[in-house]
Amino acid sequence: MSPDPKTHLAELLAAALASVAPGVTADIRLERPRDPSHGDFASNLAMQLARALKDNPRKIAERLVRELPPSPRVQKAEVAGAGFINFRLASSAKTDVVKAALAQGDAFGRGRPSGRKIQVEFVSANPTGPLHVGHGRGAAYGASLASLLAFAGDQVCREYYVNDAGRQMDILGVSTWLRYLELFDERVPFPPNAYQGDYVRDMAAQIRDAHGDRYVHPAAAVLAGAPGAPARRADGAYTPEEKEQLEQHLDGLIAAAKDLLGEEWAYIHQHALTEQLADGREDLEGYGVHFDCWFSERSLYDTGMVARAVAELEKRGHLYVQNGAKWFRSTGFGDEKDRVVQRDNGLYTYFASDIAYHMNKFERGFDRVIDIWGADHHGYIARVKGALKALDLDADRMDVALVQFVSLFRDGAKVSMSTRAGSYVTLRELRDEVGNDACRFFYLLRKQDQALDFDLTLAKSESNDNPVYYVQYAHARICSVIGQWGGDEAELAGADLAPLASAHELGLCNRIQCFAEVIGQAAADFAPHALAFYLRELASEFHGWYNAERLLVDDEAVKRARLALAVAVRQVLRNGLRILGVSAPEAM
RNA sequence: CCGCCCGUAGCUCAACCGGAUAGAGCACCGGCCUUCUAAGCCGGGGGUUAGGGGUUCGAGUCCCUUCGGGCGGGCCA
Repeated sequence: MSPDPKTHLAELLAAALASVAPGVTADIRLERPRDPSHGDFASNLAMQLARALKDNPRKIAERLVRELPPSPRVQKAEVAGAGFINFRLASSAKTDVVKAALAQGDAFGRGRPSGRKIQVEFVSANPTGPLHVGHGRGAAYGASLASLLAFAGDQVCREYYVNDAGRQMDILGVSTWLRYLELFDERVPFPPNAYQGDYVRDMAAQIRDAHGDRYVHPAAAVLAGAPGAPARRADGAYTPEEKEQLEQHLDGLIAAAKDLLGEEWAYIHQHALTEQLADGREDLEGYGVHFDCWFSERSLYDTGMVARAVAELEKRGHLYVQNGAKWFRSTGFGDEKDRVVQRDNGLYTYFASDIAYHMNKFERGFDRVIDIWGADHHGYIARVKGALKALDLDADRMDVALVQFVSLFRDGAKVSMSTRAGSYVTLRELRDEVGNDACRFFYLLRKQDQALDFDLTLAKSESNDNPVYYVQYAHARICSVIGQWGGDEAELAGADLAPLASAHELGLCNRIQCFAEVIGQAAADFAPHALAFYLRELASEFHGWYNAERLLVDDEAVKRARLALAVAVRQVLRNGLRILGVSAPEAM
């Protein structure tokens, strides 16, 4: 006999089907009806068969019910509605799960090892400044998805892709250097498209404190190497032509910095990178988000991986030269236009290193690779998958989960955010104001591919209304009751559960029974939010029971049964919250 | 102009790959603390699932269309 009631019912239905319609196959699915009057499980099998058997669904359902093998675990099976078969389980079949939860503890709900190796790559923010609230959402989603998959049975590797090559890092380097020069009164007008944040000044001061004037050059010499910038506009409303001029000016400053500093440019550049990376890492650790691997984009160049990836494409005849640049014929693999992989100046594009990176991921032997990207990157899916196909790799093993943007609202007004301008709310500020638990749970209460409005004022001023406290409170309440009881928890595992008979109690058993199903489904859907919703429902049912019935009653048998159920609830809350990266406090 | 995502209660969001009377939270109204934590519970009002058409036993879910929002469409990252 299968220990899982759902599987058990499916087996009974399969037997009935074989008897009613020999040779006919059907997808036997059991769902848990929302309405308790519809029983504990329902099957639409008869409706599915209506067409094949050319008969009324209700009549088919009647025949199926007649042919169901008897089972002590089934109290009742009846036909209802348009042809549903509703099952009501015997009490003991429901309460059994309490024993399982107590026996399995932290492992309760865990899936069987799948043998699959899965990589989840997330955050991967450019190390050019503090993480902001958008990264916070990606981090919360990625971390809990990774934990969810691991709990469901996969072997998971959490990876952060470090964009330590390319122009953005150069801009950060030159921004730092310009602020450094200001400290020695060598004033180059600070470009509006350089990094504005105070953290840049902090890094400049660090360099001065450590190395004095070693990196100082005259402002005039710096400016001499760059084309002029357009007149500054306080409102930032530059014309497209002026914006282009600004970019060229900035590139000129970078070139001048490299030229004047020579080999010492590497120090400035590296200092800024190391500093920002360490800051981001510390930030994420504090947020409860850990990575197994920090993968450097630059290493792809250093090891020749980028050149090799491009050569592979070339060898297969998927590249062509036009206007001096090398193009990948991605239109042959589902993309809407071809893409440049190597510019006319010989430099590889970001796309080229991305191809190399994904090729590398596949070479590392992952069965499945999940990329978590900002929604603005959705246009990249076709081209990256196209490149994998062109390389004869199985693009279906790569999944992309897009995380929609977070819009912050403060006092009802939208907070405009610009990374370059440095005018944004950082993840650290958000955590300080709202708290880690509330922050992560709030993010996880909506699907990741839905745009999220985060009302800071509400989150701060009414943080007690955050649903996370509701769930945590249930956990703390149970801890409190167990503490007052003062008995030995271990002996609850052997409690007789027959006294559990009320609708509240049997409903809770059903809810606990669902946990493993929720885990499996949420993992399959990449949907940690489903787990968050489940935990809220579980907490709700517990609170309802707690208010309706007393746990610490005089009747010893009843008390032990109820405490066993409470501990089972607590175990599920713990296991679920751990996956979501939210603490389970013993007292509140 | 083209492509992708989205439109569900006043607000923020769910809805088990097409199932039964579309559900929660916040907000609003009315009740419950001399007994295990009131960060809680119980009850109530709130909806043509943006509009229209189609597919079938059955549609918030799938197809077409209109309207309305978001994001993309760089030899930027």
